[in-house]
Amino acid sequence: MRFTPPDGVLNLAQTLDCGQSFRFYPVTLENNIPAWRGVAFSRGLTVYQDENNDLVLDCTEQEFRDIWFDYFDFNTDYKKSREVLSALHPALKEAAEFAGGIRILKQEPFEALCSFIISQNNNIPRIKGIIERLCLHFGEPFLYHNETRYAFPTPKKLASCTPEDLAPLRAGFRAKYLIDAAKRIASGEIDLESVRKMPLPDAKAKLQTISGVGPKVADCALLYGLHRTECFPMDVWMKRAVSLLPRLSPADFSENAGIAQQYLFHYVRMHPELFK
DNA sequence: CGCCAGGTAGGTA
DNA sequence: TACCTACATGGC
Repeated sequence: MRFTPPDGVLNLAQTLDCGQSFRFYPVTLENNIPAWRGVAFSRGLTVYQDENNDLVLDCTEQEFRDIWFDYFDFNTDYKKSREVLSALHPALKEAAEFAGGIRILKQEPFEALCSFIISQNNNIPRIKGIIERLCLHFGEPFLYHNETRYAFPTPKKLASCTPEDLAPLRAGFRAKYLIDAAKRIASGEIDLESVRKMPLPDAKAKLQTISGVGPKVADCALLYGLHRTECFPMDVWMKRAVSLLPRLSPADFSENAGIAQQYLFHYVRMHPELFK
């Protein structure tokens, strides 16, 4: 089916390959059409944009309404956010013009938490590989276009694993962190939907009780998994990027902090030479 | 081959 | 509080 983004904002390459989600890969369809293919919410999806930038998806209207409309966050007006951010600072305006097609995906909370546990001291291609093997070995299989695909593992399934079980992932020291996160959630000690509703400091502190979850991973889990868009995950690259914004701090971005962060992250990542 | 990666835990001063 | 380092692995 086809869909026109109400706010006119969407660049699939920027959105699906900007370090927020890790399960989509570029593919080439018949007629040489470049597209993206991946898995979320236990469903496969292949998407591309036509000459009018409309979204073309291989799903029914029903499934689009149930899953993908919300996944791509089409209820939020990104044009408005981009305008607000652009007015704050010239450097932010430049980043927004460069990466203005980014939307913040509403991912599954447990998947986002695990993804960013895996991300620590790691690079994006290898993060994607580890997550792929995690799903292959421990995720529920399903059929997509007559091929077997794998959902992201449930907390219960991962909680029953030992670090030796996770050896095929080659996740290194992060394996024990994944198991701790899964156990704490499977046991009910941490309920991510409750965390979503907490005041930000409480939510962040709660997540940081998980071994392997520090301030950066907690912010990423909150932003990408629980859609707390006032979060601004701060890593080494972002610290450099923020130095471009004198007299402006992430707190000034308010509800648009996550979007600002994603603009800046993409801009910095694509211009490494400007940031030594 | 060496450097480094969307950091964090555990240790020390 | 403020640093210091080990950590597993492999992309480049």
